[in-house]
Amino acid sequence: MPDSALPYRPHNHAACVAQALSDARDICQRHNARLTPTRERVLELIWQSHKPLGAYDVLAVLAEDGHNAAPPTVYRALDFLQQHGLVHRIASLNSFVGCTHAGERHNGTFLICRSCSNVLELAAAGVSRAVSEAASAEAFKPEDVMVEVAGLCPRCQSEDAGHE
Amino acid sequence: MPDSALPYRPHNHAACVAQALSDARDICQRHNARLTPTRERVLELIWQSHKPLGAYDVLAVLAEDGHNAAPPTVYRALDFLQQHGLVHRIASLNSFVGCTHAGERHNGTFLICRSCSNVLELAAAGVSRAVSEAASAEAFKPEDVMVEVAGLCPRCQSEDAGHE
DNA sequence: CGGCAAATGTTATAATGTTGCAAATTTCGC
DNA sequence: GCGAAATTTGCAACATTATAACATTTGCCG
Repeated sequence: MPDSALPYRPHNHAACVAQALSDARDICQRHNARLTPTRERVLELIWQSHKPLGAYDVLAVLAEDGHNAAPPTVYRALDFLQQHGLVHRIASLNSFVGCTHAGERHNGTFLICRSCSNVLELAAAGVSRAVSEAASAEAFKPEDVMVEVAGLCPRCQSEDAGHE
Repeated sequence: MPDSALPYRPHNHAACVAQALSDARDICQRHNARLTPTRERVLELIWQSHKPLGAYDVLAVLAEDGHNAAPPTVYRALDFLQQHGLVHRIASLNSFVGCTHAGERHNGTFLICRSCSNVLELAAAGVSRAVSEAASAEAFKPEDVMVEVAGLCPRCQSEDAGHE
């Protein structure tokens, strides 16, 4: 995989995927949830890309695997993975990314590069706090917070500048 | 329209729609943009509901009007209205709401009630600031910020409590 | 009024997501 | 182990959301 596909901070991607899968197995065990082969395979596919993957992209790879899957298979696996905080859905892209803060259910803040499509998930406590404050000022009880920021990642900003 | 369909702060809804349309006409004039009958009608429909309306909901009403419209008609009108900051798309619902801070292009924070579906748009400067800070900490250049908070509005919280 | 650009109409199709039910698999009490 | 219950998967059909491509009309401006 070319450098340009890596997220902002370079790393050994194969190891990072393996770690994610291992963490996922632990988490599912603690939740008494079954990380079945299909679910694990879907998680792996999602993790192999730092770019969001659509459900039908996953489906296509499963088909290459020889797995004769239909859309519900993928959507069910994704639902499961989301429920256990292993992947996030990016609403603005109708697609999914691996959760880099796996464990309990939580909401992240996502920085989505419109040029290279890489997505970085942040913990962003300041954002959560600001959203909570804004909501409580309206007596609104937040349950699920989605923060998706589209823009340019550092690498693509430099490339853009080079083109001008 | 029953009270339960109103947003958090009660108001004269017909007047509020009329005001929105009047503002829209002004804004389009300033932008040298044409608020054609179809566009204006779509804006009116979106505004008549504080609940997000899907493109196909709009289409259905246009059909009742006797307007024999196809999906592209509605999507084009919605694109136009979004471009001029007159409506917002709620990505998590694939639907649209009237912008309550019309004028220049901007991003709002949306409080979306999962029970009654009403949506409240906030200016939420604190949220914008926190997002900008989080992004610049990663040297990310934000261009479009989406903040959608699903949860329970004040009214539906009380109703929920009543049911327990 | 003629020509250009913007807007709309029309048909078809793509992309995304869901329902419902049957079959298989796993779990668990016994 | 063994059978009933629950979970998971397979599968077919369908529903919803969105876009592509191209023809036609409308409004604008000289």
